[in-house]
Amino acid sequence: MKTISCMKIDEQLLKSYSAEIKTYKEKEIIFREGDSPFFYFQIIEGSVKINNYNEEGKEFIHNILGNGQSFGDPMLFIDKQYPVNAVVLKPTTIIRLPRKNFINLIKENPHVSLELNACLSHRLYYKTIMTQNMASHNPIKRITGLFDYLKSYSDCDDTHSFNVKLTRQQIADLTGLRVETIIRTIKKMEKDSLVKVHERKICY
DNA sequence: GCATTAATGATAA
DNA sequence: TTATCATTAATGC
Repeated sequence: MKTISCMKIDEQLLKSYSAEIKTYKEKEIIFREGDSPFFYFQIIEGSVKINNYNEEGKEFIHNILGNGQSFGDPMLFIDKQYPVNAVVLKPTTIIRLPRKNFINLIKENPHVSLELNACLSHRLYYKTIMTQNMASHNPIKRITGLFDYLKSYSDCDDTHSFNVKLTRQQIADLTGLRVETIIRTIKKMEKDSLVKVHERKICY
């Protein structure tokens, strides 16, 4: 089933509400845990990860966003600080819109509001499925759960045609597993033809 | 060369 | 069975 999926907000429309373009270098932090949310962010080109660290200092990645995707938007509707960080993974261009302008844009453009609802619902839906998979102690379930989730963002439905553009370390940080476990489990999955691997690139 | 990523083995929990 | 630690190979700048 193809949904309306996460349509980005039109750049010209954002600009007409005085959005600004910002560029970030690799490893720059867009916002930190505890910051107050002042902007709607949308990626024009690049890649951003949403993460935090547990008591032992181990990283957990909540999500990795790519071109056209927004992030941090749920915080704009409620009076809370960010519970996570947003870190740039590679040189990235972002368009950002101040909170008040964003609220006005939503109010004055109902179709955008609807699309945003669809987008947030989509993410919530897959988050739920992810949580279920994460509760499993079976690493294959965790990994396939993650891949299904990532695949839902892309527009391809065919098996083994979705290229997972993540390092094994990133997969580990997204699933809460160790990188060695990812490597060994991916090999197992390749044997069971759950994934295909060409030159270390994983296709699901 | 150096840094990052991937792979593998041994051992502990 | 997975986590942890050590080591080595492969890759990219």
